[in-house]
Amino acid sequence: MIHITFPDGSVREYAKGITGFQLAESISPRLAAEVLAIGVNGVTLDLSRPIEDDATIQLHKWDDPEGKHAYWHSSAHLMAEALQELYPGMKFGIGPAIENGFYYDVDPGDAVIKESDLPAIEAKMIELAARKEQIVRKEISKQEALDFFKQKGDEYKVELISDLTDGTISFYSQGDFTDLCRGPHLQNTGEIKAIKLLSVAGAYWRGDEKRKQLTRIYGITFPKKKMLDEYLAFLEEAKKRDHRKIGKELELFTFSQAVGAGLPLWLPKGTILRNRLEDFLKRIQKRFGYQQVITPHIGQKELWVTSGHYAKYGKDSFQPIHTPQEGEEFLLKPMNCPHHCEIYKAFPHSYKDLPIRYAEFGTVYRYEQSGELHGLTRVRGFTQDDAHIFCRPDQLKDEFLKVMDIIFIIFNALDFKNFEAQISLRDPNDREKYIGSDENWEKAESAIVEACEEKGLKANLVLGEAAFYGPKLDFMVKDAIGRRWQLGTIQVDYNLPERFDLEYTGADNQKHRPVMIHRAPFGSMERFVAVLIEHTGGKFPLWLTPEQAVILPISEKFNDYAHQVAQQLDEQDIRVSVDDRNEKIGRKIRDNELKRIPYLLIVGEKEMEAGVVAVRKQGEGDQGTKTVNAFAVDINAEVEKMMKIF
RNA sequence: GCUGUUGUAGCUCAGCGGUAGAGCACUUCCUUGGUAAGGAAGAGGUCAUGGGUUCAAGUCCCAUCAACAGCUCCA
Repeated sequence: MIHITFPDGSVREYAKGITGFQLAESISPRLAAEVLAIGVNGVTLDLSRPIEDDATIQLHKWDDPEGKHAYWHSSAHLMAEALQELYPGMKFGIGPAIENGFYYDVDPGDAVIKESDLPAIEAKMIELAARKEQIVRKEISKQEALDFFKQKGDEYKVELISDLTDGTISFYSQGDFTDLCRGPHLQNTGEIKAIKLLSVAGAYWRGDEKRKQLTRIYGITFPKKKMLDEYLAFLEEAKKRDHRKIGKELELFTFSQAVGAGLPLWLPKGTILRNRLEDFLKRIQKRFGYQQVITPHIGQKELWVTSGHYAKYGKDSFQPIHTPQEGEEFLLKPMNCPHHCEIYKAFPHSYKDLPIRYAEFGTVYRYEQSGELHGLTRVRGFTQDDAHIFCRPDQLKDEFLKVMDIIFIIFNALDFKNFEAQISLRDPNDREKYIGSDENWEKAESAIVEACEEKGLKANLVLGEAAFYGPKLDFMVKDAIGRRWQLGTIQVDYNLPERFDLEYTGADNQKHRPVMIHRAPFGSMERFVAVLIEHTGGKFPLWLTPEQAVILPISEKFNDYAHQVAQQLDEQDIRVSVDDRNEKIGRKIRDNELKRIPYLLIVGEKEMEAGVVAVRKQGEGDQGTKTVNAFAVDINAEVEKMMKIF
């Protein structure tokens, strides 16, 4: 007999070799019907795996990530089985479960899989699932595994197996399909009920640009048709919050083919929004001891040769600008750091002057490859809310913590609760990619790790994601459909101060090297506004929104009064306009609600006589009347309340 | 840059070999209406660009540009 401990702490005795499924059955048939995988001592396994020793277990259903994972992983195998039948000789790469669904990377040889082929693959999957095939696990030696896939002619699997250690290899089979796989899987493909293949795309084998591009098919499945319908409806809803759509609807920004791809044009309303954000950050930065500076959009090529950026990115950047005078070369600035370093160098500095914090909303230009452009989130010309902090080594951690505070203030103010923090370090296996000494890198990396610990910030450590001159702490926020975008970033840099020969005079009257922090709490104005749009669905907070109120006269007779009210509000810094179109009030309300204007002020005969406005709050309906002055005071108080949170 | 998809009126889209369409927006007129779409008339398009096939090309083919979903990249 063995002892099984359940999540509630209770312990039961079972026969040695009992399976997860039998365990579930022993509790209730309903549980057995719903359970998808089992966690045994923290390792997720198939329900059909026998348990031989005492263990702590957890039964995973659909609502657990482990349950979904097994379900979607088996769905990937089901899709592969369908593909094998439809495209004989197809070779398979990898086919994992992902956050929402699964994919499989396949090499269809000379055949081409197009989006229009997906329904046929779906139909085949449904046909196969109806056969309710058992999914069988088999542990296998490395040699047997190699022989199987060599014989099948699947070089991708052969390559994968070659990298595995003997004794840890398992196959999963259902019907005529066998795959190299660690599992865990469902017991039976019949559990897969609702299937939707979503898209087809190219994906490089093992993520390597130099290797063959396979065909990646994305799909998602659910135990119930209704759940699939709900998911597809969710995707439709998310599309409505797409910043590119809302940006157009609310007249925030646009692009022009004539101007060029990836070069956003900010419209008047978008400019108000952006200026409000800039003012907000400037106000915070002032409190934190930053000084605003302004630098030109170009600089001599030498500047980036010194920084190391030219060697690293020169070939893939906008190429140098040549002047009529031969031999002069300028670059559009792809970052602001060299300019700020030159500002630092304009004066000698004492240790007493540090830290020095130069901030600039600096517009930079980077040649992103065409396929990488994406709305406002990935563009070729953008404005960083940049700053460079020059400090003494002993000030580094404190300065780093203060920057984190600024980022938290901003995320708080805009209600970005679900951000993720990522510490990006060097790739220890590829030191060639980076400049600077090991000693400096180690100091910089540990400064970031320590700062996060001090703040109690849980951050993912990712190797190989550092900038070439230093490690960084990035803050990622998801868009409407769950794509992660890097917003705030803080980078520690010992290298540029050396390359630019930056100095300060210490208390010992000797020259010392300052440390530099690069930081951008928004990341860029473009990307930040994009993510903000998707988070708010275009319903911006009152202090930010381009139009705070609109006045709606009941009929043209009250247009004069409406404009009078508008002027009065304008004098009190309310951003207001008048909808004096020849339309009925119902129409004006509808149109302005759709423009997500927070307050609609309706004025007719009653209001004009009493010198008031009828206030209607967006989404909440009629709020009764107020005097014009009272309305202005209330709005400004609401805005001020927000601005005081820091 | 790579794979797949898509470019028709300001916007959303229909038309898929035979003289360019709808709804919304826009203009003018009627209406002056009290909390989410009042009515009528009108104007607006080298069908992304450049080639080709055809008696005839938004419609078929090729190239280029741009956008979309991924991949790769992201100082």
